Amino acid sequence: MSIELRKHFEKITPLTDQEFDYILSHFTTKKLKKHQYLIQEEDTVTNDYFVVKGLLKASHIDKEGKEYIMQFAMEDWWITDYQAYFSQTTATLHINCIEDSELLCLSLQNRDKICSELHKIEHFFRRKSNLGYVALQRRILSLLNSSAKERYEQLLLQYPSLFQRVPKTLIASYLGVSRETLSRLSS
Amino acid sequence: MSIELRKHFEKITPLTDQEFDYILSHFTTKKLKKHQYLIQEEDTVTNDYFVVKGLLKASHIDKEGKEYIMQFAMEDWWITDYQAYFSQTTATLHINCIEDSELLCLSLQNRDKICSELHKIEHFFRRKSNLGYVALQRRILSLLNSSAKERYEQLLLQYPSLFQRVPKTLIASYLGVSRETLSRLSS
DNA sequence: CCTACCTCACAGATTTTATGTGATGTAAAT
DNA sequence: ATTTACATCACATAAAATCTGTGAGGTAGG
Repeated sequence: MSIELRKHFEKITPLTDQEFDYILSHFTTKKLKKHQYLIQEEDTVTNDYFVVKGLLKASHIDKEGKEYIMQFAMEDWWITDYQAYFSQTTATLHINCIEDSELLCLSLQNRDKICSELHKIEHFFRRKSNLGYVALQRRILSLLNSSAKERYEQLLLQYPSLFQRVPKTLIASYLGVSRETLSRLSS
Repeated sequence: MSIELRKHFEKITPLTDQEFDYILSHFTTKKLKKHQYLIQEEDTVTNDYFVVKGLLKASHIDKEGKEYIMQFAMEDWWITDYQAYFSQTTATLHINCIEDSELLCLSLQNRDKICSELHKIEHFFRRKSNLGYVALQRRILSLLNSSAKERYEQLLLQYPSLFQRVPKTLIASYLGVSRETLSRLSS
């Protein structure tokens, strides 16, 4: 299980065995089944999660019960309610499993610890944060100035495997369109 | 929603409108969807929950991942991890939803408060606690000296509606048999 | 007025879950 | 040693749930 985490870190920075074992010792593991919730609204959020295997979604549900997908997370992705995680407030997102999943969990305290002790881990997470920031900017821009069809085509190009693993209803919620509209766009 | 709670209390003790409104003011509400959890292992347990609508299960999962059902809770039932609730320790049970559910939540502090202020509520909860104790004794005795078939028949007699709403796999886990055995017993 | 959506409803397809059954093995009771 | 009452594994089928596509009508923005 941990080999995936090592490969993930080493995409950005090489690690000695000793460094990696030390880093890994700051993670715990969690296995969830399909439909299980990882985080529910108003939960205290204590961990960030690296997806070793499986697929999850982070969503916000409005007062009318309508679900908006903020993020999917498959293997090699990270997921949590970041607002709640970094500010140690309660969650506003729900996170649950689309498939059975195996996760590695990192508390904020442990994250700060390994970052402070290992410069290259500080570097790793800064790079990931920058990438994430840029991805969110692109998503906002896409929502602002692309048509629904264009957004669909961009996502299909960028993450074709999502379309095999995620129901189109959820992809529609991620793209900000109804599932009927997505169906019509796909023809 | 609260009319169900009032009816529930009044099965044991009549209440004036004023008394009931006062009692109700000590509850909060919670709505959960199917598969959402109410309590997870190691959670601090702050509330007891009255089920207004829906269906939940309380279970223990052993180290091998095998799930044992401690309790189901449908409308008019109460559910929590009582050990954790009364001793203010962390949960050893998982509680989640078999159906979308609406709950009324009562903290231990509020429970103690309304019991100390209203003798008839003290009476109500004492009666419920006695009933619960006796029910658990019966269950233990049933596990000790009844065959699986007898336990199944007792449950079917006592809660026939469970068999419409709960998968037999879960009922089997409650009865302490495999789902195949339960299937064979049902013939 | 046109376009690009949303919503509602319906129908059918697909997937998932539940269930029943057979075969084999095991442990406890006799 | 034998019998009984289960568990487990595997398989097949049924039932339920979910997914998807489509039509019709409505709405808001351009």
